[in-house]
Amino acid sequence: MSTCKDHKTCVNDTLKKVETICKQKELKLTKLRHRVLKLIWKSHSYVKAYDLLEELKKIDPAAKPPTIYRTLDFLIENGFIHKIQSLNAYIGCAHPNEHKECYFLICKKCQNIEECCSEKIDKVVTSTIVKNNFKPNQVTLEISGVCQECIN
Amino acid sequence: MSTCKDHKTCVNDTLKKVETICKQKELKLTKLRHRVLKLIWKSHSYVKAYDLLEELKKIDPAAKPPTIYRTLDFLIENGFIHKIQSLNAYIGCAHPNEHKECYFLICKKCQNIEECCSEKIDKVVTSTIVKNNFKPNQVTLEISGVCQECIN
DNA sequence: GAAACAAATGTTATATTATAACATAATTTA
DNA sequence: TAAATTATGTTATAATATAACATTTGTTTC
Repeated sequence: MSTCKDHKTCVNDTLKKVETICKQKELKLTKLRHRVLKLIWKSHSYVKAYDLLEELKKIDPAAKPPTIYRTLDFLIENGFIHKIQSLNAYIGCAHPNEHKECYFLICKKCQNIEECCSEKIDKVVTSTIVKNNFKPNQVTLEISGVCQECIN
Repeated sequence: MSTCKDHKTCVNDTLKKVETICKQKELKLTKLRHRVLKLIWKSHSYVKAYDLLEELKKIDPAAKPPTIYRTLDFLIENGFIHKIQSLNAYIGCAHPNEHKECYFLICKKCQNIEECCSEKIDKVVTSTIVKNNFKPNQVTLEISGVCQECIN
């Protein structure tokens, strides 16, 4: 599964992107939110909320579940991370602010998740929704399986 | 949202279909499993596991969480119900044994869920998966919003 | 700069969702 | 019928998430 060549750069770039977006939109990327986002970006795998909490506790021993869940809420609402519904897990958004719908290829072996966008899928989904006279609000498309690299 | 004209018939037909499939496949549709499936089919809305447990307790007071979760597992594995990942909820399968992939239109207002199949969506998803050299195992496609009837 | 307000975080408690592990009962197979 | 398998019963607890209220921090208005 393609992740990145140099993860340090990858993370820094993403964080800077988010920082810029927050400035533009006047969103408060507080110390806590920044910390948590950075922790989420530690890898291209998904993170579970309570694992994240344990990580955060190392820097901020007073952290408690609401600390994490509120921060996750902020990050999700503003499109900086995604919740993977089929795993109850969270993952950094690869293209913050650049797209609306996306789907996920979740490798059960290496636990990496690839975030994909596909106009084709968007279109088909939209047209099916229209056909049903449905007013969509949130689309969840998650494909679980084994990635290219783990097949062998 | 289209559900059915006569729900009693709707449920009976579905249960019979499941019974037939179980006979064919030599699956054990025990009393418990039959009961739970019937409870799930009480409506076209989704059910939460613990609500189901409360319902089951009315007939079988000794029922406990594992009773429900094990039964749900059986019903899911054999394609008689689906888990709605974005809601942690369960719903009867409208076309047991007739299809593999399907997607869900989830109305946030009336809580009804329409199970849909679309060759178009299947094809696009498959082709995107192929392009990524991904070996899929489970596809989750859930669209949350407001249905035709609730828009007005 | 102080008062008033709003937003974010801290804190306690608890709700909700799900499973592990082992015991017993029922069913199937040898 | 004994042995093995499958299903269910039972106890305990793990994992995920939120409600409710207190405090702190930041922002706006005067």
